[in-house]
Amino acid sequence: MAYWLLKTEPDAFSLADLKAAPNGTTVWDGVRNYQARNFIRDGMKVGDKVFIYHSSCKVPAIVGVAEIVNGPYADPSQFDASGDYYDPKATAEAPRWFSVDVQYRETFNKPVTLQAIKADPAIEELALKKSGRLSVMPVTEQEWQYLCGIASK
DNA sequence: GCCAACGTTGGC
DNA sequence: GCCAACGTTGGC
Repeated sequence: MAYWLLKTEPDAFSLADLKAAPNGTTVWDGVRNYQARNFIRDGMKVGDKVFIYHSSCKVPAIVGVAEIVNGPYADPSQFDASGDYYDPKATAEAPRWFSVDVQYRETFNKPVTLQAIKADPAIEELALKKSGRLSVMPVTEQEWQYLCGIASK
């Protein structure tokens, strides 16, 4: 099993929205960055755990946990000509973008804020700290355990 | 295949 | 809303 971090803008789709969704499950679509795409397509497996991170908001933070319950599979939004994520170069035979289904697991009582992550010398290697713009990134088991520990304090 | 221009992300 | 960082595009 692997660990990941997924960013979302809570104004558009929050962890609370995921919790309230049917079965607490949603398709994680609209990722349009190749590095992020490669993590989804080549790395993600059913059963992997993911941190949900709220970005572009008052207090950017890791706010809880979800789990991958389906996929990866071709992101359906790339074929929707009327949608914002349409990609005219993508075909069913050669899809360009990929999705997984994620299911709600947990909301942290104490979210791990970006401020705390940046200030913590023990979290030197977390990708969130280094490459701020990536929307899908791997998390090591050590980082996962450490961050869960902070969130439960 | 280089690189300048451009667009997007996301913290502040 | 500003702007730095950085990914993508397209001319050459």
